[in-house]
Amino acid sequence: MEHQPESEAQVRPPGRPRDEAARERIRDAALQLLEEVGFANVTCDAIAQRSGTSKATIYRWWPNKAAVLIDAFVESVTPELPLRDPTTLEDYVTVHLRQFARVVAGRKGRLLAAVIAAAQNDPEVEAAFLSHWIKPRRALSRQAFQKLKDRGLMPENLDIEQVLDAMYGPLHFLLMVRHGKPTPAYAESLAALLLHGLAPRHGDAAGGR
Amino acid sequence: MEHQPESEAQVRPPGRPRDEAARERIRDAALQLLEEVGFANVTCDAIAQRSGTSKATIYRWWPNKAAVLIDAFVESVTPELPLRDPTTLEDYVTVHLRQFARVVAGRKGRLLAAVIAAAQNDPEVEAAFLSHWIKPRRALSRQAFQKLKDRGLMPENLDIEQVLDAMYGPLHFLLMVRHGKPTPAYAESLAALLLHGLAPRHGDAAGGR
Amino acid sequence: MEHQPESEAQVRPPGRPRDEAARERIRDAALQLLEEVGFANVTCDAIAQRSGTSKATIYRWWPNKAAVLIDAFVESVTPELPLRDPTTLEDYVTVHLRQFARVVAGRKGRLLAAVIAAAQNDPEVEAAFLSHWIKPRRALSRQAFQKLKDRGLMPENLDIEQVLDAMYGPLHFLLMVRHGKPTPAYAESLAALLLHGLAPRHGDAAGGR
Amino acid sequence: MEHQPESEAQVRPPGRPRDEAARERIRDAALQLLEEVGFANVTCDAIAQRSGTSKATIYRWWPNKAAVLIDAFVESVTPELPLRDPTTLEDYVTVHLRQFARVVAGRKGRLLAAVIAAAQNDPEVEAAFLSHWIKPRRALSRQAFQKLKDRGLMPENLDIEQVLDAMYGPLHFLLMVRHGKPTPAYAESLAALLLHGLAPRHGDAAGGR
DNA sequence: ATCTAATCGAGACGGTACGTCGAGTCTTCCC
DNA sequence: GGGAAGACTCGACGTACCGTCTCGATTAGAT
Repeated sequence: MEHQPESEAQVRPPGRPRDEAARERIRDAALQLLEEVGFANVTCDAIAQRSGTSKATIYRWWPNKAAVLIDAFVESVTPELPLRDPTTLEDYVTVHLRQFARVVAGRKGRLLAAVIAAAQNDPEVEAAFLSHWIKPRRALSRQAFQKLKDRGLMPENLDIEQVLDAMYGPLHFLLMVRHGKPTPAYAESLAALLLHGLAPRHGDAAGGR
Repeated sequence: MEHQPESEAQVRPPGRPRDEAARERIRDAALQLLEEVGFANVTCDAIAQRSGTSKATIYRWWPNKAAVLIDAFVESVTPELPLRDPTTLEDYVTVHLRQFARVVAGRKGRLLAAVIAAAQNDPEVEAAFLSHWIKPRRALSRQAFQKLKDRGLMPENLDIEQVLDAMYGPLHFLLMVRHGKPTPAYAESLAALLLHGLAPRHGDAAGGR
Repeated sequence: MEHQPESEAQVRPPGRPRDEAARERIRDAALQLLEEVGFANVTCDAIAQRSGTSKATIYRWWPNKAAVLIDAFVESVTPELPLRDPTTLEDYVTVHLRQFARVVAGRKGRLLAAVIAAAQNDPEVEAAFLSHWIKPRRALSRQAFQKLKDRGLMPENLDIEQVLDAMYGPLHFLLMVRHGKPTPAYAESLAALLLHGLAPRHGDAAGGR
Repeated sequence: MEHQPESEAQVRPPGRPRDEAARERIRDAALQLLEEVGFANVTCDAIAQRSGTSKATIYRWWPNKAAVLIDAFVESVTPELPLRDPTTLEDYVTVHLRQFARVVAGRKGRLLAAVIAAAQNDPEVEAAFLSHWIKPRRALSRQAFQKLKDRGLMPENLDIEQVLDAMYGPLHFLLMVRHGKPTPAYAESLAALLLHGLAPRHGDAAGGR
């Protein structure tokens, strides 16, 4: 009897396999509609029609409308925010703030705002947004900061969660309230502010740093 | 026909005068329901029933459901955030962050989140929110920071607008995304973070400050 | 103070009154569609559209699709089957069989068949059909036969329920199975058969009566 | 190459042969489910699951859900209604009504009702039902009545077709409308009613026969 | 011993109707 | 004319079933 290579394994389950193309078309349609009519006005019927699928297929793979839109959003925004290995604290903070400011200023920023807004009115959106976007992104960022700590490039006593809030909070504020523009210059000077603090340094003159 | 004294400014229009008590009961009912069942599950029928009024009355005075809650917000949240004269930078930042964290954690925080969410889909809400809430509040805060600068208690080169974002952004982030709790301790340690910055101080050991 | 005529009474309840015209339009649309596409293919959306109303209104007044169609059917067929006061047994049986045969042969007969067919597949249809059509009709017919008994024009020992089955069963059989035509002649000779029975009469020759 | 005896009529086609056991299991499952949940609530998925087959197999051999149940009906109901040679008119009518009442009251009755219902919306079902069930059964019954006429045990002038309607119509009525129970007693008294007629006999008192 | 072809199980798919729910409007009577 | 009551239109929701399809696995006769 021959050797059965069970290594590569993952035997296909019986039955017709899931149509990945349809899955993709649904996400694309959701994303298009999200941009065109806004979160609240996207309907599942419209997604089904636009994607050439059916509501049944949508509801087979996503528990509700919100999940589809969040999924589409995550799939679309993730590649725009690559998480790189940190070299120094200054570099890491500056680069990521600049990156995120670019997203906030653009089309994807409006999507993010729409999703966060929708989360205020719908526990299902909130749950999906937290578990599919916020939590995984923060987990990765946390690891980066932990590496910096491990290398002695960042004070041990800082609460990383709070550092993340201090980094991303101001840009989310700008995103949702729109009282100013998230330019690259804004991102850079925000990074400087966070890195060095508000208070005058020891031995500094009041006006210098 | 008698002389109608038009001196008293606006002549009373004919017909039954508006029932101000009903208006108030509607606002109260909206706030109660918001706490009990959350924004999404507040229905206009429920507000009408709770307030002992009718949907017709609600829609006569507010254009839609969101407007009712926004109105309630504006009427109720303003007095909770007094702006005091600054003594030191540390004190000012710490006190106001604690104050705002308390609001974010409470009922009024949910209202604020709802208003910001509504602003994402409605330019009128956005404009009203900016002009009636954000701008006046920030103007007052700006004056306070300017006083600190004038007294040499704050570095001259800091952009006050950005300082305000750095202060209030993280708490708004927490308010909208709810990935953590805005406790008083959180507010205080956030204040410390902002005041002293992320980067290790000159001559500091990596782990200390 | 004037006399308040409380006699005519039935004070109108508060609120907007039910739109009887819409009710009627719904019934008409249901009836039209029933004829056009058959019981199973009538949809509530179609009824709503055809009648210029909405599904919500339909479901406010009828518990489900079947009830609408039964209601429409009853409203439409009842006037075609007037129940008259009996003069003699022979007359009553003959007249009503002729009358019902005419319905069975016509458009309304197809409706009746569709409703009975639908009742086989749906307990809700069955219940609605029994309570809105069969039971009231049989109650009225029963009264007529009871009058005949009271006047000595019909044997006391006959079970009226069974007499009704014997009268209306054969025509329903013809309606559903369509192995023959319910002509007036058929109705008359059926009446004779029922009145005089199959068995040869005492003293009759086998072939005569 | 060997000689293939084509005498045995149909040559076996290539490929896997039809699984007759599966066919039988599908029919059985359909009958079981019909009893358990009623016609409307039998789903093809349920039949497939219960029978350990798949929907594909069902739809390979039957055009739709109704056809499965009709098929099961034809296979299972025929042997339950033996047609015996008549001795007297009274005996023949009474025995066959009792026999048919038993069928109407039972599981096979529900099947018959379902088939008749399906025939209302499907000319093919109607044709199949008439040619495979109604016509052959009636032909046999007609012969029996003709024998009775030939022996002088039944009036010559009766229309045998109508006699069959009068016999089987009421029980079909009960079968489809279910406003009463087809008990043996019901069958017997129906036979008496048909044999002797409704009208009081010559010289009878009104209340007697 | 393969090769070919049809059947089988499983289950995903497009489609369509269901019955429900909320938003916002309209209609009536009462004050 | 304003207010309570409540019926109305509109349109989306999420569910269920139908009948079709696409897989891999199975089962034979044909080669």
